[in-house]
Amino acid sequence: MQQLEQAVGQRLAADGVRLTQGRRDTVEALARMHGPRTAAEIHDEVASTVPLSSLYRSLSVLTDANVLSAQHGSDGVIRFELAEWFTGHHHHLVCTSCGTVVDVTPTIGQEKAMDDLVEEMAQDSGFTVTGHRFEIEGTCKKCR
Amino acid sequence: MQQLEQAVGQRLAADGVRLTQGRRDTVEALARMHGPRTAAEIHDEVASTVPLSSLYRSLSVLTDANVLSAQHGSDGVIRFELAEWFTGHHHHLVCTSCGTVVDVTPTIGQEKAMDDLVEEMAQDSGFTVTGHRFEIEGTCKKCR
DNA sequence: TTCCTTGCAAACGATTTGCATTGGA
DNA sequence: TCCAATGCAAATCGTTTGCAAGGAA
Repeated sequence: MQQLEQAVGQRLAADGVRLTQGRRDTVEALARMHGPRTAAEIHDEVASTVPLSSLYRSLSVLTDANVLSAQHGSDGVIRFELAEWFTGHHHHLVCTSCGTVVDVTPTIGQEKAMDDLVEEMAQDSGFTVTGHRFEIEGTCKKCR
Repeated sequence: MQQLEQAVGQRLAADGVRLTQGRRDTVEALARMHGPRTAAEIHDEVASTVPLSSLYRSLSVLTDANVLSAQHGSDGVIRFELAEWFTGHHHHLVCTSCGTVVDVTPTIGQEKAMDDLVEEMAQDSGFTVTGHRFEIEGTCKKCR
C-alpha cells in the first residue's frame, strides 16, 4: 500500500498539489472497495474525517491527476475507481436495474480480439484510435 | 416518415399511452437531428410547441416505449436518439478532443465476434446479459 | 365520464462554489 | 510565510413531480 501512496504522491506533485490526509483516506478507501463507487458510497467510509464537499474536491483533484478515473453511470451518478495504471485494464458489467457496476478483466486473448475489432471498425472513419470503452449491460443476481 | 410515425404509434399504444402532437414533434425533431441529442438541444427545436417539462415527460414515455434510447454522456447529461430498431444497431466513435460522435455499424461478423466476447466475459458474474455498449475513443481528422 | 396529457411552478438531488479559516512545506 | 486545502452553507443545474386545467375517446 505504501507503493500506491508513493505513486499517488508523485502524480499529485506533478500537478502541483499536495497529498493530504483527506486525499490519502479517499484513495485508501477506494483501494479497499474494489470497483467503481459513488461519492456517497465513498463518503460512508470516510465521513468521520472528510466532509462531502471536501470529498468531491478530492475526487476532482485525484481524477485530474489521473490517480482515479470517473465514469458517469446510467443512473446519472458519477462512480470513481483507481485508474487503470493501478488496477490494470478492465471493463464493466453494469446492472441496468440498480446501477451496480462490477469489474471484468479480459484475458489476453479477449483483449486482443477486442483490439482487432476496434481497428477494423474504425478503419475508414479518419479517426486515430486511442482507446475503447466496453460495457456489458445486464441484470445482476439481486435484481433478477 | 409516415411509417416511422405509425411504428411509434403502435409502440406507444402497446404501453397504453397516446401519440400526441407534442410527442410527434419530439420524435420528428430527433429524426431530423441524426444522433444523440440532449433535452436542451431538442427543446431548441420544439420550444414553441413543447415546454421543457413536457418534453422531459415525452422523452421518458418514448424511452419507456422503446421508441428512443437514452445514454448518459461523460458530461452527466442525458442524450436521446431514435432506438436501434429504427436506426439499426451501431456503436459510437467518440473524439476525445471535440466530442464529435460518429456512428459505426458493425458487420455481421464483427457483431458476432463481439457477442461471443460479451458472453465469455460475463460468464461467471451471475449477471444475465441484456446488451452491450461499445465506444471507440480517438481523435478525429479535424483535431489531429 | 374516464383517463391520459399538459403547463406551470416548486421540489429534488448530485455536484459545485464562495468565503473565511486552517494547515503543511 | 504563503498558498493550497478545508468546512460550512448556499448556489447550480439537469431533471422530476404535484396539482389543477385541458383533451381525446
